[in-house]
Amino acid sequence: MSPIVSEEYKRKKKKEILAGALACFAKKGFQAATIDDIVAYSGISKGAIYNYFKSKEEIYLELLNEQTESANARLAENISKFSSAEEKLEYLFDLYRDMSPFSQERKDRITVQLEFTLHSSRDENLNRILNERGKKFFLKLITDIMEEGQAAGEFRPDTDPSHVSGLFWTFMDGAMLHRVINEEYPYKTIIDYVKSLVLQDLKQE
Amino acid sequence: MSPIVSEEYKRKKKKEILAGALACFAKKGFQAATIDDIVAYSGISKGAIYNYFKSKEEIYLELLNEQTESANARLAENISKFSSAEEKLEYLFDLYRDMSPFSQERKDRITVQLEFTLHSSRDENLNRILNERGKKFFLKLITDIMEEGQAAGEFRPDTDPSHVSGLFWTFMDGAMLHRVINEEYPYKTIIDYVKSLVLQDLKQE
Amino acid sequence: MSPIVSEEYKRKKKKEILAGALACFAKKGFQAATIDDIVAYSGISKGAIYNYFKSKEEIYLELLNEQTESANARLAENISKFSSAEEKLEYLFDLYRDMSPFSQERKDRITVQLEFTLHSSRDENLNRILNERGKKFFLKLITDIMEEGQAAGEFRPDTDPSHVSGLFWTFMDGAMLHRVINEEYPYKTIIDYVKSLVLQDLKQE
Amino acid sequence: MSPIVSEEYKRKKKKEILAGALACFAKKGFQAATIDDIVAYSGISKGAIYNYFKSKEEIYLELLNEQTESANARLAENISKFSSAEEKLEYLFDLYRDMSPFSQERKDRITVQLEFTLHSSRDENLNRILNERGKKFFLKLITDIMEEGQAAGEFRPDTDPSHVSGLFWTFMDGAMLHRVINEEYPYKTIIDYVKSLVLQDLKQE
DNA sequence: GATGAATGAGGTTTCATTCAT
DNA sequence: AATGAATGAAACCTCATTCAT
Repeated sequence: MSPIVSEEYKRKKKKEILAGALACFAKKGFQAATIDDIVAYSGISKGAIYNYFKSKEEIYLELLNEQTESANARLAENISKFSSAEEKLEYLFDLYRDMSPFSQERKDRITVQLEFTLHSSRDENLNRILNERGKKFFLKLITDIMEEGQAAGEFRPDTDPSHVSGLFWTFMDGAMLHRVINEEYPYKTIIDYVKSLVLQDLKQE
Repeated sequence: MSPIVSEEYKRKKKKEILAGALACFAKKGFQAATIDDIVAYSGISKGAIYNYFKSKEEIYLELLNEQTESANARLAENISKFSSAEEKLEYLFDLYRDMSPFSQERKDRITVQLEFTLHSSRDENLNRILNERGKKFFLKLITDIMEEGQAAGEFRPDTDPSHVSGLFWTFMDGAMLHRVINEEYPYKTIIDYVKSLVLQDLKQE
Repeated sequence: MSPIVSEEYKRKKKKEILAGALACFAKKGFQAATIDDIVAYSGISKGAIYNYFKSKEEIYLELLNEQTESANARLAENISKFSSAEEKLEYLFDLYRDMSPFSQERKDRITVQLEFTLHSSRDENLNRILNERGKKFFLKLITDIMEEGQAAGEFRPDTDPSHVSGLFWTFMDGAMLHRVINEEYPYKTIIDYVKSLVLQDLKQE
Repeated sequence: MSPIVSEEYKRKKKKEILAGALACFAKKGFQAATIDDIVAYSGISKGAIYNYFKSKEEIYLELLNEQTESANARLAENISKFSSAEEKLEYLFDLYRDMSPFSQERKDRITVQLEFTLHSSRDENLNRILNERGKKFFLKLITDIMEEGQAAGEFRPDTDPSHVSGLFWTFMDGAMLHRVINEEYPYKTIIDYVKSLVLQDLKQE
C-alpha cells in the first residue's frame, strides 16, 4: 500500500524538513518554534514530518549532529593540506575570519548551535557527550598543531598547547556570539587582532 | 489598618521570587521553566508571584536588569580606584578571573544572561537596546582606559582602542560560556594567558 | 478591640460600596466586573467590602433588591394620589417617559437590572421569585387601575386588564432596553405614541 | 492524501460547535459558560474547538452573526411576497406571534441575543455597528412599509413612520424578553393586542 | 507515504475569598 | 473595622503527537 520511494527521495525530504526547522529554531528558539511553524515554513505536512522524525527534539538533535559532523569533516580535511604548524594555525584563524559576511543560514546555525550549547549545560548526559567531543575533536585539533609546532621549533616550547587551544575556541565562540547579536561587531578585524597576538607570542623565541 | 506591609518586606519578597526564578530559568531555560516550577522552588504561591510581577516575562526582564545594573555599578565604582590605565585593565582581567570558582548562583546568572543575549538577537527592539547599552557601557569602559593609557604613554599608540575593548568582551563572554558548560575548563589560566598577551602587546613600544 | 461604629456609619458605607458596585456592574457586567474594580472605583478596601457583604453575588442581589423596593415604594405612593383610573395610567406613562434624559446612574441601574432579569431566566428559583414579584406588584399595579377604570365606566369593559398591564410592562422594558443601547432612540416620543394608542382604545365606548 | 475533510464536514462540525456553544451560553451566559462546558455539551475536544474558532469570543460573535443574518434573510424574503402594506405589517406581527410556542433553541438564541445586545452597550464600537445595522435593516424594514402604505392611502398620512417602526421593535424585544423569563407570559395574546391597536390607528382616516 | 483534524495535558494568568496584622 | 497580601481553583488557550483516511 505504501508507495516505496527511493532512499534519495527520503534524504531530500529530510533535508527539506531540517532546513525549515533550522530557520524556525533560529528565528524563535527551539522551545518557541512550533511544529506548525515548520510546517508553514517548509510546506511539508505535519504527518510527513512525523514520518521522518519521531519528535521535535529529534529534529533538533539531528540538526546539531549534522552541523558538527560536516564542520569536523571540513576542518580535518583541510588542515592536513598544510605542512607547517604555523600555516595550520593561520588557516584556522582565517577560516573562521572568512566566514564573514555571514549568510542567513550560517547565522541561523550559529544561533541554534550556541543555544544548544547553553542548553546542554542543563543536561548532565548531553553535557558529558559534548565536552567529550569537544576535547576529542576541537581541543585536540589545536593541541596537535601546537605540539607539532613546538616539536619542529616553530613555536616557543614553554606555552601549554591546551591553553592556546582553549583560547582559540573560547575566542571563536565569543566572536560568533557577538557577531550574531550585533551587526556592527568588527568580527574580522578582531579575529585578525587575536591571531596576530597569538602568533606573535608563539613565534617569540 | 495594617497589612500595608513595609516596603522592605515587599522588596524582600520580590527578591525571593527573583531568586527562585533565577534558579528555575537557569535550570531549564526561560521557556521551559514554568510558573509552577517557581512556585515549587520558592514556596511562594502563584497568586503572590503575580502580585509582584505581571507576567513571567517581566520576571525575566527584571532579573536581567538587576544583574546588568549590579555589574555596571560594581565595575564603574571599582575601576575609578586605580590611577594608571594598566592597573585598570589588569583589574578588569583579574576581576573576571577571580569570579572563579563560580557559585551556583553566579553560574545561574551567567547561563540566564547568555541565553537572554542570544534570545535578544530575535527581537529587533531588544537587540537595539542591548547593543546600545553594550556600546555605551561595556565598550566604552575599555576604550576610555585605552585612550587614557595611550595619552599617558603607557600603551602603544597604534592600537585601536575599540579593538582591545571588543577583544576583551568577546573573550570574556566566550570564557564564561565555556566555564558554564565545562567544569574542567581552565578558566583562570586562560584569562591570565589572554591578559598577558594583551598587556604585553600594549606595552610594547 | 473593634471600634464600634454607628449603624448610620455602616449604612453609609454599604451605600458607598453599592454605588461603586453598580457603576462597575453596569460598565462591565456582573461577571466581568471584579472586586478589585469595585475597590478601585469606591476607594474602599477589599477587606472592608467583605465585612459588609459576604460575596460578590450578595452585593449584586442587594443592589437589585434596593432598586426594586425603591421603585415599588415610589410608584405605590404616588399612584394613590390620583383619583381617576385614567389619571393613574397617564401618570405611569408619564413617569417612565420623564425618566429621560437618563442620568448615568439610571442607565447603569437599568443595564444591571435588565442583565439580571435575563440572568434570572437561568435560575429556576430566582426566576420564580421574580415572576411572583412581577405578578404581585407590577402586573397587579395596572390590573387594579384597569379594574377601577372599568368599574367606573372610564374604560371599555371588554379589554382584559391583564393584557393592558402586560403590554405596558413589555413595552417599558423594551423602551428602556432600546434607550440604553441607543442614544438616539426617541424614547419620549415613542412612549407618548403608545400612551395615546392605549388610552384612545380604552376610552372608546 | 486524505484527511482533507470535505468542506461539508467542516461546516457540519462548526455547526455542532456553535449549537453546543449556543446551549451553553444560553444556560449560563457568555462569561459564565466555559470552554469545558462546550466540550462537555458537544462532545468535541477543546483542541478541535480551537481548530475552528480562535477564541471563545469568536464563537459568540459567529453565533450572533449567524442569527442576525438568517433572521434578516427570512424577513426580507418573505415580506416581499405581500402586495399591500397592511398585509406586510400584519405578516410581521404574525411572524413574531407565531414563533410561540418557543423551542428550547429559539429561547436560547433569544436569551443570548438579548444578552449580547445589552453587552454591546459597553463597547463603543460594537454599539455603533449594532445601531447602524438596526437602523439600516430593522428600522428601515418598517418605515418602508409605512411609507408604502401612506403613499397608497392605506395608512393615515400623519403618523411618523419611524415611530411605528420604533414601537414595533421596542415591543417585540420587550415581548421576547418577557417570554423568555416567564413561561406564563401571554405572548401571543399581547402581540395580537398591540397589532390591533396599531393597525386600527393606522387605518383611521 | 501524506494529510491535517483531533486530542488533551499542561501552560499562563485571573480573581473571589481569606486572614494576619 | 480596615487593610491588602496571599491563596489556589479554575479559566482560556497552545501545541506535540496520534491516527483515520
